Amino acid sequence: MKPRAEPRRFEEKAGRLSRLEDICRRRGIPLTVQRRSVFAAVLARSDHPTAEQVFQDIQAEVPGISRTTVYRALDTLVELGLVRKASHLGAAARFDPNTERHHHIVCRVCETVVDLNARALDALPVPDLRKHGFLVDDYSIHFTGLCDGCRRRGRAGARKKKHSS
Amino acid sequence: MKPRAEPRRFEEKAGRLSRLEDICRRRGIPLTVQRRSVFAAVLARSDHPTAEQVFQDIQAEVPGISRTTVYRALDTLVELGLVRKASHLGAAARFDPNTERHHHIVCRVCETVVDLNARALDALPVPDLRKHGFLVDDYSIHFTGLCDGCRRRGRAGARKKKHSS
DNA sequence: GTCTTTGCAAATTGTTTGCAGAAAT
DNA sequence: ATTTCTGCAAACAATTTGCAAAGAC
Repeated sequence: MKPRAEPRRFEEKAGRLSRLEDICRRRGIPLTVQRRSVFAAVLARSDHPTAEQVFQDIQAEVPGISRTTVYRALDTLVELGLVRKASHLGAAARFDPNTERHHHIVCRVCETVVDLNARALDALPVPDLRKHGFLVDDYSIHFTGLCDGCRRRGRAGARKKKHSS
Repeated sequence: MKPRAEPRRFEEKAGRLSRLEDICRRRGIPLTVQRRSVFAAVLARSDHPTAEQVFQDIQAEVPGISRTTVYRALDTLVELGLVRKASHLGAAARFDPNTERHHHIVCRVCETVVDLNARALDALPVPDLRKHGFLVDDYSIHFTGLCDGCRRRGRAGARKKKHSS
């Protein structure tokens, strides 16, 4: 299996790294070795790494780095809009008694999840991904936005609430 | 705000509870008070509760119940196909450097995530959910299936691997 | 009666926080 | 020089595991 050249991605990576520099400068945020390395590490893999994986990947490059720093750097990158958390509804698993195909609307701020049943969305052409080695059998659309409460509260009161009972 | 009657849901709930009984009997799995209550608790809420929330909700009904049992009962219900875990890629948060609209293919077994860029899927009619009090601004489709490796290994070797490096 | 489940306590895993010293601007 | 970051250790949160006693069939 010969390694495919990916010039686009490669250049893009450099570009995105320099965007980090720009943003930091503009915002007066110190651009530390650690932050740059964490960002580079996330850019370097296409499998949506966990904090732990990033930590492992950087060890060699930034010998004494701590997990804590990786967590903080990732947070910062998310705040700066350079990285996203892959659809993750918080740390706790959530259980859904609806086993039919349906979709979810999630509030970006408080992480409330509401079910959406919309027939029009239930018959998308499921892409054939056998070339990717994938056998797809179902899907679910994840709409993101702001719920009523969080919109009203606005940025100000945007406390990240623990899911209320 | 008067409580809306929801006869459909109500009946459905009873039906689903008796389905739990059937399945347990059929499989020779003891139907315990705890399991029934956990299932009832999940059915009773429409907000995709966490294990902790279920635990809280049952306290009154099953006084001495332990968290451990709630976790185990939820696992069982998922195995029996009566409940699903709402799109949750494992306990650890995952970071994605791709901030554009794109979609994900997730292996149901090993939880590997692969990006999918498919222009055809990037322009779905975003439903107007203002009536639900929601202001939707983006979405992402979450395709689920089996990756190459897990398909080949089949049920047998379907160990839940820690995301490999 | 047999076999599975439950509850407890302790262990794991993922993530956050407080604080003193180090680095970036 | 000032302000923000980093690393450490400890705290926290979510979940899992081993084992003896209790419960379902």
